Amino acid sequence: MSRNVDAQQAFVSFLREAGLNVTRNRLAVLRALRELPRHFEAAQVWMALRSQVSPATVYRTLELLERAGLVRKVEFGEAHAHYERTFGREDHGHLVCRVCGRVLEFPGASARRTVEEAAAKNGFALSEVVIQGYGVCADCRATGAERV
Amino acid sequence: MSRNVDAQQAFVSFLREAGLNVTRNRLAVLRALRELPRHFEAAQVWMALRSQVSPATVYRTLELLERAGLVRKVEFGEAHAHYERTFGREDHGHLVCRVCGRVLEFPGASARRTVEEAAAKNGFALSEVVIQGYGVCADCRATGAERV
DNA sequence: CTCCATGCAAATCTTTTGCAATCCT
DNA sequence: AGGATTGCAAAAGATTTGCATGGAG
Repeated sequence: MSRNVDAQQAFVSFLREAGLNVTRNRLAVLRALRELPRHFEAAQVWMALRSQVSPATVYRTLELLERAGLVRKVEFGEAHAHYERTFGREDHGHLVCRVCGRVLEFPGASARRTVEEAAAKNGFALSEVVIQGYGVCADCRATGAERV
Repeated sequence: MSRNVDAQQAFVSFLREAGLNVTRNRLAVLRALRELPRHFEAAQVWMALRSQVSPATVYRTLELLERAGLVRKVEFGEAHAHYERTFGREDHGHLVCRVCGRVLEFPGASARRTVEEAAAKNGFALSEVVIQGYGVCADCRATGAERV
């Protein structure tokens, strides 16, 4: 709860410093994230806010949240993008099941360190790390489901 | 060179075992990959094969090559997908510059190990690992270029 | 000869954009 | 007031698909 308040404050600060307006719609998008799963798609946001906020605004706001460092876009090998909020979350990687699409998370601290070292060695200013594994989850293996 | 022969043999075996035809076009796509950069987009393939192979066939063949384990689709944060060949390549991660789009590679063995351990712990059958860092490369920092 | 593969063009689907109306500050 | 924001509908792109024709085994 307090984490959400912090997130809102962070967003407001970001907007003010960028000379942008703090609007009802923008805050509504941020608030909607509380009721969505950890990983969500843009469509889920405007379905949750149906008739309050248009799709265009959802996309525009998600981009702002990304720039504010509160949300990050992640690819799960599907045609459309997924997002996850970054506030109140530990550093982690994803295991994406190719059968059911489920996404498991695992602590990402040590893998992240490898990427950081590589970045340092190359003079690369690192701002985001993506660690992802694709395969078949335990449930799907048990069920014997195949492919995707 | 011998690596490319191996790749072709592997592709032929894959096609035969799947009951698919070994066609001129399919082999042409695989051969074209030799002359493309390590990371390429679908459009580069059919530009290289312009008037020999249609875009639709390029996409269909890239998917086969993916299933054959010879090519892998990678996301660099752009609207369209990128691909890289996996044969004759060491395990590696990517550092993607958000300014110029350049992609640096770094050895990925140890980061991969972390993902493998997480997968083992979860009974997850891992088939592919993606390790990616986003930020600004040394050149772009020196030039002082900003954003993207 | 029987499927499989291919090209072409149309269809899909997600995301972006132009523009006029409306909202912040 | 004056720039920023929004919705709507259209545009833009990348990728996929239906279908009739040509190719592989």
